[in-house]
Amino acid sequence: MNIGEASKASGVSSKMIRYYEQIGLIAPAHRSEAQYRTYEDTDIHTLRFIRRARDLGFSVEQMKTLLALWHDRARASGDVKAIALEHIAELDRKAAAIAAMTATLRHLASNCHGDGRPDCPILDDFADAPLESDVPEVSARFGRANIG
Amino acid sequence: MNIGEASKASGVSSKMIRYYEQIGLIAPAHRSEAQYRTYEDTDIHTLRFIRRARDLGFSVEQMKTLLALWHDRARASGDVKAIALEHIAELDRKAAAIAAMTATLRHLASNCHGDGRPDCPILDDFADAPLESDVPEVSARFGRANIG
DNA sequence: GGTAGTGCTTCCCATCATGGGAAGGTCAAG
DNA sequence: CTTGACCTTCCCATGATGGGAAGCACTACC
Repeated sequence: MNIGEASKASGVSSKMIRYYEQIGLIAPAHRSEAQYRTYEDTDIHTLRFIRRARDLGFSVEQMKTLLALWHDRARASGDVKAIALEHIAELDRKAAAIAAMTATLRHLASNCHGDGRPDCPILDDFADAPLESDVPEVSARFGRANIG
Repeated sequence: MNIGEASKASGVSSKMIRYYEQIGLIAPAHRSEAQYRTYEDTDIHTLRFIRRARDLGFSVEQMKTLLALWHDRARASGDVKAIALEHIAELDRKAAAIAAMTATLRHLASNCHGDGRPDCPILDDFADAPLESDVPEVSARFGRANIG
């Protein structure tokens, strides 16, 4: 199987397959005489594993660990679960940050007429809100936070 | 005021102030004889505006528009509100994507013993789950989606 | 007047995962 | 044998941010 077919079969783009090989997430593919990368069913299986983990938001580094655990028949399921739980915690943090932003924005937007008039509480807030770092209780003023 | 003081007063790092100037988000700062950037209170005001917008997750492009509207005394509040609502919608999309991931992960993790035993439903799922693109109803199997 | 230390300047590099695109070789169908 | 689809490597771009180096400016102290 060439890289194009492998891509279709796995849902991972050819670009990313080469990239994953380059950074050592996957082993270098076997090559045909013309130096074309060739893939077996087991390789596709690995790529689909990667695709699934990626869809669930795992980083390449986490996927490296997960792949190692996957290939280790004697791994402890606790090790896998720990990674998953840590990732869930990180996603929850991001979600909380986003929720804080939307809460503030919804509040501001609800007070904005949104018509032809120039006065706008949203801009007023941006212009005069205290810095996050100056506010003792972040959640006191419709909390704010960073996504990243 | 030099860039360091401006940074402290605005909550925007010196690095980012120079970057914002470079990409045209803010006007080039006035310079001292020694070519040091100097900032007035109005510049700090603008930087704090930017800081606030950034904290609420707006992109540089969106901030460009917001700054233009801010400086336009005759703007329609509807224009500002539209940007805010669009941004809220985008944040909601990201939140939904994250929620879908955590739902799947929590489901998988809850079925994983998380002890010393090797069998792990999380890895089993990664290894055998169908591709997102192959699933007709995404939400049918604990929906999945991308953050970005 | 030196000197140490801090702050400013510009310039380059790195992140993270992904894609675009060019230049050139390979393969299969007509 | 040509055409088109596919493969290869290599370089560049994204977005917002930080790190760090080399060199110049300013401040404070002796």
